[in-house]
Amino acid sequence: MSTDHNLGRHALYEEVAERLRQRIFARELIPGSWIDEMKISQEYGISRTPLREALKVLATEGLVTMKMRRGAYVTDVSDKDLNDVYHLLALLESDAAAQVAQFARPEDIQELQGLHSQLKQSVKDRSAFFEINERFHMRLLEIGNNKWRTQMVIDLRKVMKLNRQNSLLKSGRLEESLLEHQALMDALAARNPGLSLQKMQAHFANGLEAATPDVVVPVNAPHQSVLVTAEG
Amino acid sequence: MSTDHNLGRHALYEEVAERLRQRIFARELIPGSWIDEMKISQEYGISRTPLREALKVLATEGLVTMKMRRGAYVTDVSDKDLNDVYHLLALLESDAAAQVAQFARPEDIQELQGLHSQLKQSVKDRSAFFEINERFHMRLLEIGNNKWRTQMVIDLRKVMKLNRQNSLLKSGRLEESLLEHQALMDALAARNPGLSLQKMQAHFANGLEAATPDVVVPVNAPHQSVLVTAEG
DNA sequence: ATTCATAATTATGAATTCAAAATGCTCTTC
DNA sequence: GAAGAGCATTTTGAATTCATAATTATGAAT
Repeated sequence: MSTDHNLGRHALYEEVAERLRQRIFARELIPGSWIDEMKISQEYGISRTPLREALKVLATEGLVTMKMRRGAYVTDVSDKDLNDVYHLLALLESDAAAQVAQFARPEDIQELQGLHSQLKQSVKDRSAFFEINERFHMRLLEIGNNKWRTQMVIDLRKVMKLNRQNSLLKSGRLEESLLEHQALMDALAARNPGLSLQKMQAHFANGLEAATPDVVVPVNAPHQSVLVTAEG
Repeated sequence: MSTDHNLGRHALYEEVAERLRQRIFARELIPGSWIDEMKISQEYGISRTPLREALKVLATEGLVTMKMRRGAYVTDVSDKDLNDVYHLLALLESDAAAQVAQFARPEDIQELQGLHSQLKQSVKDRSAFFEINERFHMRLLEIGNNKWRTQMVIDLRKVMKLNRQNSLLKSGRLEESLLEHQALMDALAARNPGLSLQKMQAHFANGLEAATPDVVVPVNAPHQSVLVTAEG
């Protein structure tokens, strides 16, 4: 009866999708478990229609699995899945780093350096570090100027969050991470695409900041620079 | 009133999504144009509900754009978008090739060689060549054994099809393409990941088989193009 | 004739209703 | 006591209905 679900600038089904994502990430909705449409729609004070639309969106994102004639289930992501997704994140973000090194405007590089400075200063505060780090990565993606790649990374990061038991980040690891960031930043500032790519790869290979311990693994590093060099 | 839309294994909204994809690829639904829900639901003899679900799926796939309070539009993909998507396809498929070279079972390599043989034989028949080529690429993806990457490639290929005016494939280009395939196949058979990656990259750099003529190579240079200083 | 305000129409977004499939629950039978 | 048929309940999938935002059409005033 509470008909006060006023409009934001987002569609209702999108709002619902986002709320569900959060609940999935928070493990309030357990992987593999059935999603009770009626229960949730009542909880949110909405009808099943927009909820079901949201579920179908989440299904195409890979967070939810639809079973014919028996509803929606929270996707159960295996260790191998996490591995695979992590591998792709490394691939895509490294690619973005190379592009940024090549094509970014000077002020974009400066902005990244600004974020990096903030990162340095927040090395004592884990959550701040984490948050700024996320901003850095996202900003780099945006500067990379390929909205499809950016969207893919966003989606993949959602899947990673899905099964991240504990965003472990050993205090030691945090400092290492900063050093890797520094190396990346230098490569970007030097406008060296190949090196930037390598540094980002290394950053991921070392487990980034928020990886599960054993899924990080090999990330085929042996490959040399993937990028077609612009010099040629 | 034809209420015979009962079919087994796929959900109705999925069937509808697929029919819409085809119509979009076929240019029957023009990029940028508004999608008339009522018209289409009547055409299909269904209600708006499953149609709208399908539209939201297509939206997350990138084929359709939802505008708040004004419905769904066929996504208009710019030349830059095509460029960006093509770049990502090259990145992902090259990565897959490297993985296949590393981890595939012998029988998988053999299967690919079988497909490659078929490709050779169908060099006279454009449509057959095209179809087998698609099978080869998809099979390689699957053997690559990363369902997230596979799904991303599938989605990106859909976007490519969106604005492929004419799947041009000059007869000359077709033979070149075969040579590139041969080189790739050799690298895979030699179990050389780096080389496989390179060959796939080269294959894409040369325009694959079904690329638009001018959007292929000259990666974006939108910004004040910063000249890449030779490796420091 | 042009512009602005207002009424009529149309289309979207969401709730509600309805049909049918899946589940489970009881009661019978052996 | 176990197995299974048949009925009741639950739940999904889809159609229909409803409210409101957006668009178009109409008409008055300058």
